[in-house]
Amino acid sequence: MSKNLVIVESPAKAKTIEKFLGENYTVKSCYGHIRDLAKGDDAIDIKNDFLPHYEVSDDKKAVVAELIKLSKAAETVWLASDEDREGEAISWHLSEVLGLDIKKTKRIVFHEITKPAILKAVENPRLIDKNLVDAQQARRVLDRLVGFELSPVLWKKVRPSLSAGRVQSVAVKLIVEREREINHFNSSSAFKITAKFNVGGKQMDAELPKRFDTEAEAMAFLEKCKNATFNIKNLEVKPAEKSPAAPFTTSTLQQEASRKLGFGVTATMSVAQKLYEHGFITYMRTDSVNLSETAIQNAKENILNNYGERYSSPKKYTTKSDSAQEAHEAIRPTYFEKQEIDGTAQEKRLYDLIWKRAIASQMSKAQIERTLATVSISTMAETFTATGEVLKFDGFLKVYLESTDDESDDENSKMLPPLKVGEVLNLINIDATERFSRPAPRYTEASLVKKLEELGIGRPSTYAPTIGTVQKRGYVVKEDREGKERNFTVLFFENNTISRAVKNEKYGSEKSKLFPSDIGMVVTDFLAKHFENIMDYGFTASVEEEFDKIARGQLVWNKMISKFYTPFHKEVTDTSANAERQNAERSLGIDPESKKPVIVKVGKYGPYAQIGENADDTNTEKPRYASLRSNQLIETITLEEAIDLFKLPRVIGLYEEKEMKAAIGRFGPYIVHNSVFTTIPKTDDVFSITSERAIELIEEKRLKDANKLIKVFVEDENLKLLNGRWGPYLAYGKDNYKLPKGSDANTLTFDDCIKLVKIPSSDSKAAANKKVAKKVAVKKVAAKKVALKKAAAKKKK
DNA sequence: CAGTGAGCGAGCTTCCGCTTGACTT
Repeated sequence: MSKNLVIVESPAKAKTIEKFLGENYTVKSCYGHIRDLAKGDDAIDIKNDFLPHYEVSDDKKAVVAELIKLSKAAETVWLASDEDREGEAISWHLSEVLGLDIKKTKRIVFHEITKPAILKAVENPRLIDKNLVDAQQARRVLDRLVGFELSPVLWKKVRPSLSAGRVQSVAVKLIVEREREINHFNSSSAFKITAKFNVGGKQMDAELPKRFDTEAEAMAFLEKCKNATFNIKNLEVKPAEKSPAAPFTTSTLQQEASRKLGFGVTATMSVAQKLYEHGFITYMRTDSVNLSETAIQNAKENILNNYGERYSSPKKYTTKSDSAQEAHEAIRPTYFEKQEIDGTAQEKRLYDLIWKRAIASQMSKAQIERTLATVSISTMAETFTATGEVLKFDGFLKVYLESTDDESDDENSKMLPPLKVGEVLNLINIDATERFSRPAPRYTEASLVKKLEELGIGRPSTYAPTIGTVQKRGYVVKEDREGKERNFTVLFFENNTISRAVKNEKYGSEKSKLFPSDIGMVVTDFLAKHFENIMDYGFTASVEEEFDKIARGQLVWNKMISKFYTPFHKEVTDTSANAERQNAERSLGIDPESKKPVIVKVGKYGPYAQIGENADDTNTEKPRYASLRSNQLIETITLEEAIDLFKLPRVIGLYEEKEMKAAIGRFGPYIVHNSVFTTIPKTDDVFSITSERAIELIEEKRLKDANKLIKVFVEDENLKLLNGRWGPYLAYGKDNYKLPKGSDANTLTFDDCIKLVKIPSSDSKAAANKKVAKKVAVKKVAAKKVALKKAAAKKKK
C-alpha cells in the first residue's frame, strides 16, 4: 500500500501525474463533485441560516467508497483538485466525506501537468481555503433557490414541467429578444455603385463610397457618367499588421469548430474529450488563454524548425474576462511536434484546428500593405475608390486565420494592378445594384455561447449542456429555415447606355440557427415581468462580485444569501398568489368564409389555431382546430396563414380505389393512402400536389420498402433482417439490434440472429443492459421512498 | 408518430457546475 494518496478531478490527469510521482504515490480521480445538495425541496434549511444538506450522489458512491479505503491506509492525502471556487469546494467535500485528519491532509494546486510543476506543488502544500469554499456554497445555494422557487411558479402560471434558472432563462431571453429584433426590423434599400476598369489588360474593381437611397438618384448619377473620363486622382499606401488570435478556450474552440468545421457545441466537446483522453491535448474545459512556460518553449522550437526564426514571436496571453477563474491552461496540443494524430476524421480535424491555433498564437504578426486608389470622374466631384492589399510577410497566416460570424461579403483583399497618379482608366462598365440592410443574425449554438461568455453567464463545463437544456425544455429549437424571395433593381451602364433589370434573390435562409418557440416567448415575458432582477443581463455579474467578496473573506456567505433571498422570496410568493396566468392567445380576425373569429393559442399539444368559439349553452357547434407549423409563431402568424392551415388534410384523388390524402404532420408534409404514409419531399408543395405525382411518390416508397427487407425468418416472423440508414440491422418485433462487427447480413442464420436477441450474453452490451435495468430499479425505489416520506409528512400535519 | 384542444385531480416536474461513461435507428 502506497504511503501517499493524491486525489485529482479527472482520471486522465491522474494517469499522467502518477507517472511523475513514482511508486510512493497512488493517484486517483474523484470524477468532479462527489457531493451535492440533496435532491428535493428540503436541501436548504432556510430558517437555519441556509444550512445546506449535502448527499453523496448515487453514481459517486463507489468512487467515494474506494477513496475512503485508500485514504484510511495512506499516511498523507493530497487534495489536488483545480484551483478555483468549484475545485476548492471539491477538496473540502472530500475532506468531510472521507473524514480526513487535518494533520495528514495537504491541499496542493498546479496549473500545468509537467513533472517540475507537480513536484513544486508537492513542496508547497497549503490548507483548504474555507472562504473560497463558502463562495462556492453561496453560488450553489443561490442557484438552487432561484431554480427551485421560480420553476414551480411557472408550473402554476404557465405550464407544468417548465424550468427557470439564473443561466438558462437568460439564454432563452437572448434568443427571444433577437427574434423580435429581426421581426421588427425595417429593411431599407439603397443603391450601391461599383465600376470595373481595364488597367493594362487587368480588371480593377472600384466602389462609390456613397450609396443612393432611390433609383432616381442612382439613375441621375449614371446619366452624369455619360462621356466622362476617369483618372487616378490619388494613391495612398499604408502599412498594416494583423495579429494572431490567442490560443483556444472552451468558448472560442466551440465558435471556431462551428464556423470552420460545422460542429455543434456538443460534438466539439465530445471530440475534444476523446483527444484529451488520448493525451493529445490539454484539458478542454477552460476559460484561460494562458500557455505554460514549457508549452511556449516547445512551440518556439517547433516554429524555428518548421518556419525559421522570422516566424517566431513567443508571447503570453492574458484573459480579459472578469469571470475567468484560470484553473487550467488554454486548450493546446500536449506536444507541438505532433502535427497529426491517429483517430477518426472528426478527431483529426479538431486536433488540426487546435494545433494550428496554438502554433499561430506564438508566431509573428503578418505585415500587409494596403493601397487606396481614388478615381476622379471628369463630370462631377464624386470619386470612386479601389482598395488593394499586398501581403508583405505572411507570419502566422502561414498556418491559421480565424473566421468571423459576420456574413458580409465585401471583404475585398484583392491586389491592385500597378497604378500611377494621373493615369487615365478605361471604363468597362458601372452597375448600380439595390442592396437591402440586414438585421442582426440569429444565434447559432456557438455564437450564443460567445454572448453568454461575454456576459459572464455560465462556465466552460456548462455551455454545451445549457444549450441542450433550453432545447430539451422546448424553449428553443435549432433549425434550418427556407429563405424568402424578393426583387431588386439593377441599373447597368455600358458604352454610354443605361439598361434596367429586375432580378430576384433569396434572403434570410438559415442553417442550424436557434429560434424561440411560443412557450419560450411566454416564459421569457412572464419572468421578465415579475422577476426583472433575475432576468437582468447584469444579474450574474453582480452576484459574482459578491461571491468574490466572500472568497476574500469580506462578506459572510449566508448573510449575502439572506439579503438576496428575502426580497426574492417575497416576489415569488406575491407572483404565485396574484399574477395572472400567462398565455400567448391572440385573435387574428374573422374567417371570411365562415364569418367566425380566428384565434391562435398554446394548448396541451402545442400552439394551434381555432376557427369559431368554444361550444356552450347557446352555441352547440364545435370549433375547428389546426396545429401551427414548426416555423410559425403565435406572435407573428397572419390571418391568411392561419386559414391556410385548415386547407389540410386535403383529398388528392383515388388510387387503387382508395383515397389519397395530403397533410402536414409532426415530420412534415405527407401523403396517406391505405393507411400507409409517404413523405412529400421539399421539392413538392402539399397544397398543390397532383394525384399523378402522389402515385409516383407512393410507388417510389413501395420500391424502397421492398429493398429494405433483407430476410424474414420462417422460424419466427417477428425476426427480420433490414436495411437501415446505417446499414443492415436486426429487428425483433419493435426492438432493433446491432449486428456484430464484421458479420455479413446475407449469411446470418436464424440461430445466429435469435442469439443476438434472446441471449446477448458475455459481451459488453449485456452488462450494459443489466446496468440500465438496475439504475431504473434504483430510481423506482427512490421515487417510492420520496412518496412515502411525503405521505408521512402529511400525516404529521 | 401522422392528431389531438371537456374537466377533474393525484403525482410529478425544477437549478448550476464538476466529472465521465453508456447510450445511439
